[in-house]
Amino acid sequence: MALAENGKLANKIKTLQTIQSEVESSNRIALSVDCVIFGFDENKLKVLLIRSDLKKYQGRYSLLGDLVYPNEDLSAAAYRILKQRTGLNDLYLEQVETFGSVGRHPAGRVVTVAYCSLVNVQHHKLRILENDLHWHDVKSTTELAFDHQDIFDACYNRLQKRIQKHPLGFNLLPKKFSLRELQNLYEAILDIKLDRRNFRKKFFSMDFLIDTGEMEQDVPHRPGKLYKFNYEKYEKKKKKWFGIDF
Amino acid sequence: MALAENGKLANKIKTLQTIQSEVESSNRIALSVDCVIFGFDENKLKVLLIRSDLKKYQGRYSLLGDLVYPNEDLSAAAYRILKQRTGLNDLYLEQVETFGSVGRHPAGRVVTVAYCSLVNVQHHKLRILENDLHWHDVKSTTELAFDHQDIFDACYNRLQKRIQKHPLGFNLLPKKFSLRELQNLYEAILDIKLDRRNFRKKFFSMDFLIDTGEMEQDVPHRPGKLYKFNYEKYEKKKKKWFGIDF
DNA sequence: TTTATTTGTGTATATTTTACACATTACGAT
DNA sequence: ATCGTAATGTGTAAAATATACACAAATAAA
Repeated sequence: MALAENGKLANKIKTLQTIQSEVESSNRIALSVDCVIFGFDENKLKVLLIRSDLKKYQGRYSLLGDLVYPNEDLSAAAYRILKQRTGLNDLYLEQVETFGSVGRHPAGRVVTVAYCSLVNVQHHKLRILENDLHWHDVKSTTELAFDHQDIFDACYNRLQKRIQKHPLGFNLLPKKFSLRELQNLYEAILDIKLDRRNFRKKFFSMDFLIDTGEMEQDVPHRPGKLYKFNYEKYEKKKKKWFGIDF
Repeated sequence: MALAENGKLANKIKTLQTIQSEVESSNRIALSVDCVIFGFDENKLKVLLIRSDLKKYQGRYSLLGDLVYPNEDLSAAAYRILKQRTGLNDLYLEQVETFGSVGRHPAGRVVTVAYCSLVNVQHHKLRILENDLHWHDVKSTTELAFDHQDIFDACYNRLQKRIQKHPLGFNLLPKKFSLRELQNLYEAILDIKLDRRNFRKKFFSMDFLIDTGEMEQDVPHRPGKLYKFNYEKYEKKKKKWFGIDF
């Protein structure tokens, strides 16, 4: 980043001191992260929301976020929020987009970096006592506080695109899952119906699933086989070229 | 963004004033944008670089960037830089990623939002007098200042992925172009060779090219037809489903 | 034992991708 | 004008992939 070119087309060499003063003086902005935390439960895609505690947005829900600390990396701030809200470390986390419209926050200029995270809803206990923190059905739209609807849309769109070409979805499932669960997940995220036989054929032909030898338990019908995803094999054999196609 | 949850799991409603003071008090950070500006010239992919005027990085090149003004949207800051350096408005611009490691800038905490831009090198006059602003060949690696190599890599990777599924490339070409120019562009960006007949077949079958009826001029061989890209038709008929494939 | 439900499987067809060669056109040199 | 050079423009056969589609087997519940 070329702070030194600040405004005018400067040609001289600047010292670190000059730039430090530029950085420290005027142009400082509050920075936050907001997390779109997806879960998958009862064959529905969910997002973790909390009641906005800002008077202006009373009654509306908002994403989970916080200001970034002065000595904190952006992703560290996102992981801090995830840990705080879900109790989990090591979640899938991907930066999606930064939102910085001048008027986006009523308290002044706050630029926010949006992250998308995927969690297995089995693996955690929410502290749902506070401010109505809850898993919200993605298909039942609520008007979110701030520009959080835009942020959510950006993250959901990204998820829909990305899940088609990358093995993200498994983060939303138990380690061992049936093909039906996997297909339900894809259908929920993409909001489409898929042909069951072709779906199976596709995943088997990609050859990244490991048959665990175990079967589903406690299902009220013929139980299916349980699989794990083979991340090592994926890393070795993943496609590099998907072809030109608009 | 849920500033109100700052730190503790607050449960009470906060007033705007409370939050304003949080925003204004401590956690402010300098914010910049950096632009990875791509061009295409003599069948090579280029990036616009400038000599770093920071003593610490003397001799190295850096991307074009600047601090974001307090009342300026992020994309507005990026467009400002583009206008300043290329003289052009209305360039292709896409936000790519935000870089905010605590130690990334020697002058203190500076978080930067990276943008990728595509320009037709015919259409502008660079003000190349200043600080050795120049089109740098993407394949001849220079060690860039700051974390600009990471930023560049992120933008280049994004471009390589995106050009395969979206009609971006045309921003790097004249409005009217031959299929050979288009193929050269794809080969340069993706750094691969493509079969000429299949490349043509692919683009013709997508059916987004308009035959202008004109031919190349001043080529030392049989001239090719010139085409335009049909953005309207693309918007109507673009693919929504590319299939599950890793 | 019967019923309801879901798993697991294969094939035929259509579509897409890939590999590959030769005649045509224009320019430039002689 | 002729010839050499270099790139354009075009089609087909084979392989790979995607799609549509139906029935027997396994289990739980009644």
